[in-house]
Amino acid sequence: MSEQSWVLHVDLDQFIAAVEVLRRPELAGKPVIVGGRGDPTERAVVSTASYEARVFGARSGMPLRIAARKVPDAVILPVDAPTYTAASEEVMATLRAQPGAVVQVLGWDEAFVGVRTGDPEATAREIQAAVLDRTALHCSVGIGDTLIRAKNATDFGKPRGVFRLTADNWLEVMGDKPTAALWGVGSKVSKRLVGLGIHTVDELARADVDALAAEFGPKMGPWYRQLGRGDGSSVVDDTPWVARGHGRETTFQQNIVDRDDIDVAARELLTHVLADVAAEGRPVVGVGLKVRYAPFVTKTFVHRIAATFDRETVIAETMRLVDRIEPGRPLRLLGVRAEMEMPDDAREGHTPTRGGW
DNA sequence: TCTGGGGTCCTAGGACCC
DNA sequence: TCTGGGGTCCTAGGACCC
Repeated sequence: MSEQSWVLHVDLDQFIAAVEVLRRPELAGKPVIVGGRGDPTERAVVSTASYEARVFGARSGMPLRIAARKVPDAVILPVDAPTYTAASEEVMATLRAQPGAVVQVLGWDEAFVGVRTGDPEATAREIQAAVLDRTALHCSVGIGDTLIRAKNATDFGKPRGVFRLTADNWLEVMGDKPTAALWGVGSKVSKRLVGLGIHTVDELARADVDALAAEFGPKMGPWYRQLGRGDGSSVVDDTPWVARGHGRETTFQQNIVDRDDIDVAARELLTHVLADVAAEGRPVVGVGLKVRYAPFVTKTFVHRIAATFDRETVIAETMRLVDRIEPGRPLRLLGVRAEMEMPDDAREGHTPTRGGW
């Protein structure tokens, strides 16, 4: 077999639950749900449910309260981000140690790995073995000739497997799936596609690009058709990620109304945001505020400011946005955000795919 | 059932300038 | 008096991902 470039998408199996089981082996084989502060009476959602918990219908993103009701004898644990970050770094270091591998991290539990090989399945198995050996965690690997195909391939490999998707078998495997199976097509867009008579990946791949552009705009319209075809970049980019900004938000366990309570919450969130921003060493060029009025109405305010390192300026500009919150209207959520100046050489463009990479 | 918290990017519309 | 066309910047809102 001749060597060629391949994209591998490495995705840890039930990552958060698996990490929890590693430090508490007695949980192995039990239905484990990780979410919020581990208290199912609180407003929180499920971060990860173990396969044993998924049998009962628990899913990530589901309200913790509902998941707890569905899963008898569930072990419910609080989210412990530092532990998952440490485990993730072990995994990513393992990937980077593979000969010739270019690694693009997508999140705690997944990454693209670019390799040149004549046998991508063998490389995938080597990666799985290396990750298991070093971290005791299992992963699935999607193989593709583009980023999109590799990413979609992983679903067919789970758990602990390997699956290859290329231009040759893309439509055969994906063609009959609903468009929401695609990475970057969610429930809203898939419904709008149905409005255009497009239900499946195959129909999207053959759709009229002008009709898509008219519905979704000049970038997103053509982009969705490209997704339907699985086409696109095959370049794995290991340029370090540069955050555009940092934010903190909190959902109150009980809605708040009092202006003093709002001020206190905003300033508390700001201290964390300012700490994150200070660690970056870049000036703040914008501030933002997000509020959710009860029951579930979200508003955002943003404001560009002249580049500054001054904490008091950022606080004052943010508090000006707080003044725009409607007095007397119960607040369910408050969030604060700071945008930073971007270096000229920051990674940009990628693809219109949303979400941190 | 009732919806967290961290992000990114696109689109539309208004303001403003020439 | 009623009015163009192009460009840029800013803000709000929406959608999606992990």
